[in-house]
Amino acid sequence: MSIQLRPIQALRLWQQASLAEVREHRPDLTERQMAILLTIYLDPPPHTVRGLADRLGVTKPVITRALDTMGALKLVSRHRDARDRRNVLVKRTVEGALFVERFGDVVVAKASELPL
Amino acid sequence: MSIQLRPIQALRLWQQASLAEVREHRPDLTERQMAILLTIYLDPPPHTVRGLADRLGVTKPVITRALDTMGALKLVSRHRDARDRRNVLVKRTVEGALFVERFGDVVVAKASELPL
DNA sequence: CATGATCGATACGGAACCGAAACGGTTCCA
DNA sequence: TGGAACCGTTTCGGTTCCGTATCGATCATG
Repeated sequence: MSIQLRPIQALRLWQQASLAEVREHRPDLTERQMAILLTIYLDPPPHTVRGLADRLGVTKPVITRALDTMGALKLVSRHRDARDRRNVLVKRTVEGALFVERFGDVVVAKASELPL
Repeated sequence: MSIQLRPIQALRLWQQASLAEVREHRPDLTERQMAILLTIYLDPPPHTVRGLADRLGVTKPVITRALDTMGALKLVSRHRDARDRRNVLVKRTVEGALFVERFGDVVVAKASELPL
């Protein structure tokens, strides 16, 4: 058994969750930024720029720029890898963890309100 | 009964669907743009700039700019209201309908793959 | 008809984004 | 030890985004 969702429910869920975020004036992240943020918080570390670029199928500058913006928002942080100083390790922050957790709760709440 | 989803599942679902979109090089819409697009396709018409601005809790220029971009992508279209020529009616397009339907299918597919 | 209200669009300066190419720093290895 | 390979960042010109304020067009009202 798995999560059963009809297309119209999936779209309604996405709309309601997105609307809630926009109406509460959360940072207007792009789909790419959201994919990066959730990957950092859901996939096991370590996370590097190259690794994230490969995971998303985009170029490295895309990741660098997204990390710039999300770093300014304190959603992620960057640290040089001491073992291989070419690498940058992307890490979670307290603010980022709170953001992600709260977002998950919003989606759950909107899912529970969906008409069958 | 309603759609039951745990926070970790909600986050995984959002990640997997977003990742799939990014990897297939779909337009990198912002959360605001996605909320506008889904509202146009899910909520009953008519849709005006003012109405969408109120629904999202943002200013009118935000809607105008989003419609500019999504119009260039052929996801929505604009038409003057013949009854009240101050209004602009935002309408669906074939391409937009296909985009939304396909996106719904992606979310459904990712939901069905979620671990319980 | 004139005036005020309402509509969506536009101007502004500033910020973030794009893809492609090049860059400096680090590590690997012949 | 000197390339070659790899890393993340920066640069470039160009586009889109922001919020605030204002615009011209249109409609409703007196």
